[in-house]
Amino acid sequence: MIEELLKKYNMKVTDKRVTILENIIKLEEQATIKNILTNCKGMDKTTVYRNLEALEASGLLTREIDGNDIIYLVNGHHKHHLTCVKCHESVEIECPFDHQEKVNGYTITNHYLNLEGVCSNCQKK
Amino acid sequence: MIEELLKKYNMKVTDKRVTILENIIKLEEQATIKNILTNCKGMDKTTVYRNLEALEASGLLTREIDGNDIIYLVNGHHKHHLTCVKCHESVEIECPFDHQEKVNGYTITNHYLNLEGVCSNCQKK
DNA sequence: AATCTATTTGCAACAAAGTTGCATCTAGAA
DNA sequence: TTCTAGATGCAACTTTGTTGCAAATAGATT
Repeated sequence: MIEELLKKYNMKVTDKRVTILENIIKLEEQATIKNILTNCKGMDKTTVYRNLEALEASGLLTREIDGNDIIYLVNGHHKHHLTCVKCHESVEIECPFDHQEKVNGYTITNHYLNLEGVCSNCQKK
Repeated sequence: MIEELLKKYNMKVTDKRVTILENIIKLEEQATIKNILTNCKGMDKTTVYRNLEALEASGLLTREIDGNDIIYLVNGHHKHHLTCVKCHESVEIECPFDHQEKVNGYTITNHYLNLEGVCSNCQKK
């Protein structure tokens, strides 16, 4: 539930914030700024921008390049892909990381990982 | 050499293109659009934008989110960073992967990995 | 090396994206 | 219920990115 999620990240629960998150979740992998703004009709764009920034700073949201766009994802809802550089066939891979980890004094909140390679079919050719 | 690189990706060799790539290489991990534009003084921004797009489409350049910014990299020339989601301070981390690895039948040729977290300073606040 | 043509470039005008300051409002603590 | 740090809207603004078009040029062709 979104209210729980906000509390977990020490964010005040406001109507706008809930709406923004609902839309990001609804949009799934299409949560570009443009789409988020369109879906948050009646809300000032300043509010949207400031909340996306705050939610990202809190660690609740993450930002990722997906093809041509930047998309927002609820933390952890991303996937890892392994893509063939020749035929562009892509498979999802398991996450090899433990989120509780500490590195260089940083408490890890998120990570981006994508692999590229040559798939077995293309190796035969 | 940059001329070779352009030819390898079937791109015409022009002064502007060479300058843009020189700057991206020089800027290393700071090749944001802003920095690229600043370093390509005297060149029209339209030219820069159009070339970045063309070079990315050709596969010569890749785009990656690094902390707060989007950076351009010559294909494969990336490093791994751990960035604070609050203050955006960034440190380089060691590569945890073995390039010779095989995953799901793919021979791995390249990978993108960046971590996010909260740095020790921001944890205190 | 002169010619040709698809591509590239600069310019100017424009449109979209994102920011700032400030007054008002409100979630959640006291 | 009151109080206050943080959230919101608004308007004006800056920055970032796009488009159409004329001029220039890389590199292929003869």
